[in-house]
Amino acid sequence: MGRQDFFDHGDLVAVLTTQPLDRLLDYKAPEGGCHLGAFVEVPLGPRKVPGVVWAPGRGDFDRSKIRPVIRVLDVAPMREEMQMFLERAAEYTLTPLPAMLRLATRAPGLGDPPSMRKVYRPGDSVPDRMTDARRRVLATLQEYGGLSFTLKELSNAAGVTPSVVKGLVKQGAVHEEDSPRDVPFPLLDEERASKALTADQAAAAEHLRRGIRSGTYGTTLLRGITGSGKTEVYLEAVAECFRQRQQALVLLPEIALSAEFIARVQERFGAKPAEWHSGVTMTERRRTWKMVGQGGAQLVVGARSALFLPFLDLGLIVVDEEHDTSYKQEDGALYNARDMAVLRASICGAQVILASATPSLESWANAEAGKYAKLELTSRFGDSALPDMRAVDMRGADLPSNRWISSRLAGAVRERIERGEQSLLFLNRRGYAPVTICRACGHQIGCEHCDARMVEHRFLKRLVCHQCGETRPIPDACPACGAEDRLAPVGPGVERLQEEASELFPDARIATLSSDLFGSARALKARIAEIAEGGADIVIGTQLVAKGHNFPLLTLVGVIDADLGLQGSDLRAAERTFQLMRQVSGRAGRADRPGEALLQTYQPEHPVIRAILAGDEDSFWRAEAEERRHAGVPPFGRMAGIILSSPDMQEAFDTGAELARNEAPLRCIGAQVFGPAPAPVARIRGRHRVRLLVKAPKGAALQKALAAWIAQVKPGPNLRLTVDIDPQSFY
DNA sequence: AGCACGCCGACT
DNA sequence: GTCGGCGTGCTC
Repeated sequence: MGRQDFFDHGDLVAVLTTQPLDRLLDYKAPEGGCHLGAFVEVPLGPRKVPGVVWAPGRGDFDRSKIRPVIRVLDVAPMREEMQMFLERAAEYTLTPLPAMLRLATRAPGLGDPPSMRKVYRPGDSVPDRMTDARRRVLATLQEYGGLSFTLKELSNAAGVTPSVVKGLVKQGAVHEEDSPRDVPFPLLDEERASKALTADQAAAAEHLRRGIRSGTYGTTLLRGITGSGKTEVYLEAVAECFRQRQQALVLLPEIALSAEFIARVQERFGAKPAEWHSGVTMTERRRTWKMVGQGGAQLVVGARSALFLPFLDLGLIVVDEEHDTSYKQEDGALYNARDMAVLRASICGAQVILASATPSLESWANAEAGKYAKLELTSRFGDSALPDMRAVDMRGADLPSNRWISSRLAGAVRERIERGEQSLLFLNRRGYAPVTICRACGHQIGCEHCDARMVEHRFLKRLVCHQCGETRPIPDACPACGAEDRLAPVGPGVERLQEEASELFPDARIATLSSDLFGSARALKARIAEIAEGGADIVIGTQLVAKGHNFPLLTLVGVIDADLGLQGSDLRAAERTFQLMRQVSGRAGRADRPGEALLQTYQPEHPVIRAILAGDEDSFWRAEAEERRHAGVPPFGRMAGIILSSPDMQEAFDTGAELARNEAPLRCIGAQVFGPAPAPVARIRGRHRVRLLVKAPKGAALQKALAAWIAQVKPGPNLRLTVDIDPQSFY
């Protein structure tokens, strides 16, 4: 290797810390030296901070002021490819490198000595007095041979109290010893029999396996409608990864999906994988972080932050539901996990599988352009057909003003109830009513901290702001004019839809699935399982139900307001509506019963509605791509958003205007600036937000120009400036 | 990010 | 006179 990777005691090393400094600091290597990439603790002013030995020291600082590294942490050094990944990700997202390093060190107690616990195994002497309880303990130990138990495990398995075990330890009949808590995850057996694959699936699986065997970077867009066996197919790529003694990472957009996925991993490989998301305990996180770094975890299933785990030899990253917008979020840094997965894989020579029934336009365009390979799974498992999709033209439905279920849809639901089948009524609006209006003065109740309207939640008996989470009791009198009892809910939410459904179908069992009705992912999961087994006749739900759950008895999907999301000038609204409806329609008839989908709409001629009904995805993508190409927006041009937020609206606007005036660094790469304008969400938690949009030609060096541009203003203490490369919405 | 230093207003 | 506001700048 061309790089020096060990430094002797006293050598100068340049350390990257997690503190927001804009450069590396030189330190002296500690006694015993240290490796390049070593995780260390260094003195910084009066404090000790964690860091990583990033490069040889530069030696351009007063030698007498250079202090030594305090200690090297007992974890494997960061690999060169990880350093490169963090640097490139920082560059791409215009995030300071220390913030990137924080993402890569988010395991608790990294510097702590290995955590130990007491375990018990058979001893060599016989207890002086044998009792029934003692016999059971010894028998248990005998039965499981070399396995060691914790005190709790052993006493539970033997059906005795812990004191019986302790007594045997005193006698020497049972051995007590310390054993590390961070132990490898159980081996996953790739040679266990997999589910029988259809010819289609087998061919796709073979293609993916070849990719893994190539040992090089490559991205494949795996397209398949719901129930087409996407998961089975990519698990074969995971299996191939194991055969190559490499590790795999599967990213899921929602924790709620991980339990179901883990069950499938267990079925396929005979054991559970490591898990990485916000719901995992601290000790388990530390174990996963360490085991991933020393090869004791073959497969990690996790949220986007799992991309920053220190894999030893990563062969595959699967991004499931790759189109999901939750892959792009602020968590220390603003990045899109799909793009970062491709970046990481391209650096370490791994394969990426982007799996979706309804890919993002970016991925679709990359596949069309030949940058990604493309695999399509068309036939559904068990040969059941796509649902029969029809529009219900609401212009002729003649519904009373506070009714949303058309007679056509109601009739279809009634049929299912009679046949003992299930119906899903889909409405992407939580709560009871999205707007509360005063009949006396026309005032609409809004949030005091944001510019959003308060949504009535009858279940909670409160008004809730969906922007900032602020809640308040439902008032009796209008806050604007004081008129009593004149406040009226306007428009439907799932809670109100449930009310209507109960009146229409008084004898049906109705279940409402909305994230705010459940305290935990576990409770939600349990309810979903119950419903899937026939615990309800009608399911009413929000977006939540569109994400990959299987309901075998479901044969009808009614989309209450298919137009939601079509309006507005957000270029991605059409794409999202299309994906959502395709997915939700994909629910119907997953098992062997034929399905039907009814889309209630006021615009049956709209191209999106027509594309959905025709089942012709490619014509939708092509039309949409053409519009984007014409507008010069992603993926046919580059965009960035600049959000300026401050408690003082004027300050945010003034800084925005100043940036807009000084756009010379952008003009020289052919980029344009739009704004400042109020951001899509103009106020969050009392902070006013102003947004600028930058549009650049496809090949432009956007990040460099942006950095030079924003360096011209120095945000004051109240003003925050965030750069959003490839924003999700751009209007 | 912290934490120091430092330079102006209202108090013992 | 001095306590303390938080603006500016440094940390190897």
